[in-house]
This record gives sequence, C-alpha cells and structure tokens, in this order.
Amino acid sequence: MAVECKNCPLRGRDLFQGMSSEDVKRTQRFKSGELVVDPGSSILMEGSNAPQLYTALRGMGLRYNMLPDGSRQVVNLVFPGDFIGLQAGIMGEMAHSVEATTHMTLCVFNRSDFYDWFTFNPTRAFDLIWLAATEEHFLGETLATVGQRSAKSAVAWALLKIYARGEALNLIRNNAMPLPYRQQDLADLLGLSLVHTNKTLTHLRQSQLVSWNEGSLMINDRNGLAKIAMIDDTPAPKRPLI
Amino acid sequence: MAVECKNCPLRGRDLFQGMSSEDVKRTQRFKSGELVVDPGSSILMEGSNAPQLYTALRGMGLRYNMLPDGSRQVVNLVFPGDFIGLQAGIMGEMAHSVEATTHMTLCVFNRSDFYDWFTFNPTRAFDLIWLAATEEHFLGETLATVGQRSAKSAVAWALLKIYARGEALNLIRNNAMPLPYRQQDLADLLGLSLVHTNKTLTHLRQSQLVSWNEGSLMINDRNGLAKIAMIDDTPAPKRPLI
DNA sequence: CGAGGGTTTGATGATAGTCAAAGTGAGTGG
DNA sequence: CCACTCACTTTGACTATCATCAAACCCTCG
Repeated sequence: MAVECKNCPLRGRDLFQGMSSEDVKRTQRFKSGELVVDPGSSILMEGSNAPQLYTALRGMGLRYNMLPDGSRQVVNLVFPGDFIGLQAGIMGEMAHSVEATTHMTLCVFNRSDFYDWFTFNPTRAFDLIWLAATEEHFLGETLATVGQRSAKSAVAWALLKIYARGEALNLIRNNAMPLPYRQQDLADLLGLSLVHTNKTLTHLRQSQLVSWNEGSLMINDRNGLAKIAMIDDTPAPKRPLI
Repeated sequence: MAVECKNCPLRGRDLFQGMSSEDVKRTQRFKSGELVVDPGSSILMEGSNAPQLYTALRGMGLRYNMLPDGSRQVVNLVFPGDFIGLQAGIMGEMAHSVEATTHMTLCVFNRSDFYDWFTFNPTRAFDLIWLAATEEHFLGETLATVGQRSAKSAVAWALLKIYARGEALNLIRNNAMPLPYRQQDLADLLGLSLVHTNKTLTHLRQSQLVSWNEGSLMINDRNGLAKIAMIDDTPAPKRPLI
C-alpha cells in the first residue's frame, strides 16, 4: 500500500514548502508507484538512461562519481525528500550514480510524463529550476570545502551541514540524528583518506565538539564547530518537494 | 549600438543549439541592454540581490566563492554564451561572485521579466532546467577532480576541458586558444597552491603534452593528456543559448 | 568459532604547501 | 631612453599535511 501524496509524511517537515492541494493532486497523478530497495543496492547508474525519476521517501543514500582508477567521489548524501534523476530526466542520462545506504523507499515517476508535468505547471517548472540552482549552489560550497579547507575544517563543515539538514527534516531525537554512513563515505565526500578522516573524527570527538558513533551524530559545541568549519551556521531555506 | 539577437555572433557556434525565430524575438524583447566591464571588475557579488541577469557575449571571466579566511575557490570559468545570475534570478541572491578577467560585454536582462519569460515559454523553462542540471553535472566532475585526482592529473583535466570548450566555441586559431587567466586562477580552481600549479604546468610542458604561455593554450599530445587526466575526451553536447 | 565489514592505531613516506627570492615583461614617469 | 614599479611567473629549500601500509580490534552474523 503506497503512501498517497495527500498523506505524504514529508510535506509537514520544516524543510519543505507548503503545496497547494492542486499540486498535491497533480503530483499524485504523476506518481506511478513506489520502489523499495535494500542497503547497498544501486538506484541509478552513471550513464544509464533510466525511464524513471524518484523522490526519496524513507531512508538514506548517496550520489557519487567513479573515476577510471577506481576512486570514488561522493557528491552528496541523499535524504528523504530529495529528488533523484533530474539529470536523466533532462539530459537523457545520469552523470552520477545513486546508491542506497539504508533500506529506502522511493516514490516513482515516469519520465515520459515528466515534460508535460512541469510544462503545464509553471510553478513546478520554477520549483525544478529552484532545486537545480540550489543543488548547484551546494555543490559549489562542497567544492570550496574540498579545495580549500583543511581536513579538520572540512570534517567539521560536513558534520554541521548534515546536522542542519537533519534538523530541517525533523530527524533529531535527544540531540542526536541518525547517520548510517561509514567513515569511508565521509572520506570520499571530502577527498580525504579513510585513515585521516578517522583520525580527524577522533580528534574532534576528544575536543568535545561532535561525536558520531554507532550511526548517531551528536553536536556538543555548535559554535566551536562552526568556527572550525568557517561557516555561519544559518538554517537552510524551505525547499519545494516534488 | 548593442548587438541584436537576430545577429548574435554566438548562435552560430558549434556549441549552441539552434533557436526558433520566435525564441530569438522573445529573447530580444527580454534583453534590456548591454553592459561593458573592464578586466578585474566584479559583475555579481555573493549575497547580492542583483536586479539583473546576464549572458556573456564577449570576453572571459570567472565564478568563485570566498571563504572567511580569505581563500578563494574558483567554481567555473565564464566563457561567451554563459548565462550568469540564475541563482539570483531564482533564489533571490547569488551564492557566488562573478568577476571579469578580460574586457567583457554582457547582454542584460531584467530580473522582473524573468519569471514571465520562461513561464510563457515551456521550451525556455526546459532550457533553464537543462542548463542548471548540466552545470550541476560539471560541478560534480570538478569536485571529483579536486577531491580525487593528483595535481598532475587535475591540471591535465582542467586544460583538456578548457580546450574542448574552446573548440566548441570556435575559439581555436592555429591549434591554440586564448586563455587569459593567471596561474593563480587555475590553482584556485583546482585547490592547489600557486607554486605547485606552476611546477605541474612546467612539468606537463616539458613532457610535450600541453603548453600554456602568454595567454595561449596549445595541446600537443591530446591522447597522452587524456590518459593522465583519466577522462575520455568526448565533445560537449550542444547547449541552449539564453 | 571463524569470517567479514567496519573502526582504530602506529609507523613511514610522498605529495603538495609555505617561504623566500630572483626573473620577466609591460607600463610609467623623469 | 632609462630607471622604477608592479603583477605575474619561475625556482629552490624546507616543512607539514595527509596518504599509504600494516596490523589489531570490535561486532555482528552464519
């Protein structure tokens, strides 16, 4: 029994903008089903020409690029509410791969309906441009992190950003959010080695700034962390949900 | 005497898709003037809420982010035909700054006309999504370069990508394209120090792979370079022009 | 109990950063 | 026409951050 859009558990979260009941209905018509995947399975492959688009409904995953020599660059984490497959929908094929880290369930949309769906809803076209522009912005920040920040600063940056996203998604329980990734994933996101990432993490933990243990992220000294990360820790703006 | 869209010197270049005469006219109506800027002057500032959008018509520039500690991450180079200010147009303010490297002339569009302009032209809305998605894709590649490639490989990658863009823009003369940036700009793009970038460049030059001297980029051994860069050097797809 | 995935730790070394100074060329003014 | 400055490039010496290698540890699971 798939979730009906009108009962979508995501729409009420802080991160997301409201949606007119018209748009809810249209999205419902656009939605063609749900997909459930196991941890570790890949959802979209780079170069693939997938006939479907998704919105993450439950669970977490990651987007990444592979280089010919086998190294992996994680481009972003996938959290509930994220729209997956825009590139395939627009450019015909994916530029990166998407993989499930936990169990995930995804809302499925048919690519063939995609063009009509936003063509007849200028608001939704705007939403898509908004999402793409915001994603681009975030990638630029990530690039600045990987290119310019030291390992310590980069790890602090990433954990803060992740935590802020967790807040906006109302994932915080007892000052902690679930973060089911491996240290290797963070390392591949930041362009660091696993060992160095680990050492940086323990260093931050021992400084009483953050802890990330057993899949649970907890921030102890947010200001101190923000200082090391060199960011002003402002909450993310509300974003549209597809 | 501003260039009329119907005589736009860019539209004919290999890189760009054709445009219906309807779209040319609409773009002409959208265009509100031209802006000429000197080298070194900034076109858009991070955080600014610019009332205008631009398309680069002549000249080159760069987009960058500044970090609080003064380090700079170049996010992309700006070449003729690039659309500038989408983020300001969509999100209300710029996430990065844009600066002219050479003399530039830019087509100017009013932000107030922007929403209507694509709302009433689904094709153009599609073009915008396409551009944003492609830019996002490219940023992902850059991220993978900065995060995973060695300095040598990264420099090779950047020069190849730049050259390929020059080809698509028909900028090649005598096997060389104009590349008026400083080594510092490349260093800030790749997250390397100026000194190391310089040494890597001379190394590549002495290996007879590329040379970049006096603002002119010339590739001697494209296959060798592609091998070092770890990419298959495929031409960029045609893109829409705004 | 053994295997396997992930984390942690220590030792060693290379890539790339920093510092400093000299070289080059264009532009300026006496 | 010759200093002189200024921005950029080049080179060398030294250093540090971070990668690599290796092994131990911890847990869960079959």
